[in-house]
Amino acid sequence: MMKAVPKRLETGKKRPKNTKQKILVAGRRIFAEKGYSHTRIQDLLKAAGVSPGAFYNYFSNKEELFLELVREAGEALRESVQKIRVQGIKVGNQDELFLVLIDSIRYFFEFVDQNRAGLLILFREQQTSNPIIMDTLNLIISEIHRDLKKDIHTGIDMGMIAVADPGIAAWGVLSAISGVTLAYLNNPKIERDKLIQTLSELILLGLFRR
Amino acid sequence: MMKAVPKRLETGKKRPKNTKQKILVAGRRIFAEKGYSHTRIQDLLKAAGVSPGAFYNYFSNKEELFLELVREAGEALRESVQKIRVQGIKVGNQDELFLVLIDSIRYFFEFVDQNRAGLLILFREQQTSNPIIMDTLNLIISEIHRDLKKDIHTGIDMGMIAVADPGIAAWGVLSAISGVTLAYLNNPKIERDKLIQTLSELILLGLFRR
Amino acid sequence: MMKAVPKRLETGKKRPKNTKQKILVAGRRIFAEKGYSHTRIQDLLKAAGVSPGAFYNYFSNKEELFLELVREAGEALRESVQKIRVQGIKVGNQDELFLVLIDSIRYFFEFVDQNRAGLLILFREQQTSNPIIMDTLNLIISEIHRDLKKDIHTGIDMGMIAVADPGIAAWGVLSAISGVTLAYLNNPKIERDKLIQTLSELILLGLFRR
Amino acid sequence: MMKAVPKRLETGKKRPKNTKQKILVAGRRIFAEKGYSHTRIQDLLKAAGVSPGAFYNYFSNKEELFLELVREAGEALRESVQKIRVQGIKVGNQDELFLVLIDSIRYFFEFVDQNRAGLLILFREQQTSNPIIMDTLNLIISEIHRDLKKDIHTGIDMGMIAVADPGIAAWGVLSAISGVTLAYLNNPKIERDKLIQTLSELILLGLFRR
DNA sequence: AATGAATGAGAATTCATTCAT
DNA sequence: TATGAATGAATTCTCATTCAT
Repeated sequence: MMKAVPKRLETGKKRPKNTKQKILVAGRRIFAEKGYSHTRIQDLLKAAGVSPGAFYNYFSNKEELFLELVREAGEALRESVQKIRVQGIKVGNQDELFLVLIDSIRYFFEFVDQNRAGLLILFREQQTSNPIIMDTLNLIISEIHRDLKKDIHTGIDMGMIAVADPGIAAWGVLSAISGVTLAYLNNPKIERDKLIQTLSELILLGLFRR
Repeated sequence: MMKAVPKRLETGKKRPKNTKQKILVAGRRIFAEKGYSHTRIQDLLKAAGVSPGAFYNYFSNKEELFLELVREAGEALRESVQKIRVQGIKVGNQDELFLVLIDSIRYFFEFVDQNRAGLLILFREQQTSNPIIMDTLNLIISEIHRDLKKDIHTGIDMGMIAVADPGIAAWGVLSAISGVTLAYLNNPKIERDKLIQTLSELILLGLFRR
Repeated sequence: MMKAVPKRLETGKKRPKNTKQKILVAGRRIFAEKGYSHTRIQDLLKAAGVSPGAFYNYFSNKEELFLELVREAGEALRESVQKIRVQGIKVGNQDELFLVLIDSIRYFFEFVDQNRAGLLILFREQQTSNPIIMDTLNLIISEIHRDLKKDIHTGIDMGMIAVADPGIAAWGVLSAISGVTLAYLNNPKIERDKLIQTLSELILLGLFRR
Repeated sequence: MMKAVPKRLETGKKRPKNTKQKILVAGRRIFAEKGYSHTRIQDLLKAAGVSPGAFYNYFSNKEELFLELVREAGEALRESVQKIRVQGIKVGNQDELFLVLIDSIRYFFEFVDQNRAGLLILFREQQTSNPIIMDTLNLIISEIHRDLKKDIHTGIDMGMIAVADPGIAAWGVLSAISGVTLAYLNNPKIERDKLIQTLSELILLGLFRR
């Protein structure tokens, strides 16, 4: 049975370039909007203006594209977090640490603004059922968690920080940051400066007034 | 003359249970395990020992069952949080508040242990794309958020709490709690007492040692 | 994303029974006509008057249906060949053997007439590239070949048969029979009695006149 | 003054070979390995080191390439068979015919060894559903069959051969030869001399010892 | 003539939902 | 009410073929 000759209804249309880029750009946007499992390949193709065949030239399936975006976003996130740590590590007392944390969070939210789609992809899929995606996400998150836990340990050794369990505290801090970030991403009207101030105080001082 | 042996020897066997209950019980478990979109109705029906036809006597579709479970879990969560608030509202100074908070969180984690499946359903779908589910979840979360925000305001008025933005602080606290809860649900080896202690300190005192 | 409610354009249509039988019957016919790889599931569905879902209730894919038909046809073939052997084994001299062979071949072609579709399925796929199908077919063929080789050995021991290599001779005889059978299946005008006579003579006496 | 070094140092390198030849060579190999429908043009092009565009300069589609290879193989086969006939036709008695047949079959299997790929292409597709391919194959086979039938008639007229139906006998002989050839192609360990001896005896003398 | 990215019809399979019994 | 076989729209992915360069 011969395959029918593809009909080229829109002959003359320009052959587009940078197909892979187009797919990645569209993927970031659509996955951020709809999440992994609600995104149909067709949606991606339409958004990227690309044919199924072209898509499968670059990615062997939806998961592969998604993982590429997850890794990319995860790497960016971790890099951004690393830069913050590098600054944080040098301080000598609580007052300085406070100022540095505020600066770091400010810096972080600049990054958030630059990477809305990527971060939404990361945050949306925290509870997906696809084990490969889960593994990739867990790797990213657990690296960040490990770093933060180490920092908390350092803070304890330096006499600046006191917590019952640094691992749990690290989860709490990370969750607070990511939760607030998600709220911010979903509601861009939130005032950034207040957010930064509040988050820093919350993390370092808690709710209590002294 | 012997009395006839009663025919229904299997009387002890569980009666044909309420079909709807069977569906709800199975639904809680399976949705918590796999999430909404990875749960196939067939699996659920198999787990419930119920036929498709019977299912559609009680729920007009998959979404409806899910929403019922979400609402149920959300209500339970909110109730549980309410009870904590009722206790918290009475305290007069920070020391008492601290003790009450520890108690409340302990209480909350008892609830968590009793409602693993329901809470996993809530947490898993935080970023689903189904608008109805999203709305339902958002309603639940935003009510809890609103309550917490109000409490923070009260704390501020009483001179016990100081934060730049109560709304953002409420998000931070909620996120920290739900993030740590999720970590706890996914890793039951986490020591509950340390978790409660750490979380309370983090929320009220932050990371800084005084 | 909810699945759309299937539209039942032909409501009122009778719900058909014996779906598996219908699929098997249609499969035999279509596979015999078109061969495995040119048969599209859709063709099968249409021929069987069955929906995709119903098909996948009984077979997990096209290959599974095909293998069931292959095994069925192979078993029937081998049984038929076995019956012929049982008769052939008892004869004491060449004249008797000749008569028995004619009888057996006659019997075989009655079987052929009863199992046209099944045999076409077997013969068509002798060179497929699907390894599972290949294995199944090879098993069937090699069992028949082994039996025939054994019979030739017996004939040699009894002093009735003389060949340089029983294995190769068995291939030659089998190929002659199956080739002529295929020609017969594709061209039912061939006169059966002449066919039986010619084939028997060819196998036992060769072309030479004595 | 030095003579300028000629620029094309790589002249020894094989010249940009005739693209069509490359395609034909690769096609023979790949089609023989995988059969028509399991051969993807891409694989073939890769094997040939040729681009899709170049391919379609020489063949208007996959089928056309295949048919060219089928015809080529068919022609070679028929030629080879013709040569055998030319020799066979001259003999005067059965003993001579026997020797000539052995020689011819030996010659044929030398041809088989030289044309494995082509013959596999022919034999693999004996039952394809593509009507054009079928027609081409049938034409080749039926010409050979016709020739053989004619020869059998001649043998009958000369009093050397006796069969009930020359057409059927020709099918039987052809099938035996092609079946054994296929077995030989798929299992090169088969001893050629025994094969030739066995096949010749089978065809001329049948299984019976005299 | 050659290149190779792009095209898109087509094929297999899934699963929420229906409905005759 | 319950059953479960049947339905069919929807989805992913393939690969022969095209065409701008």
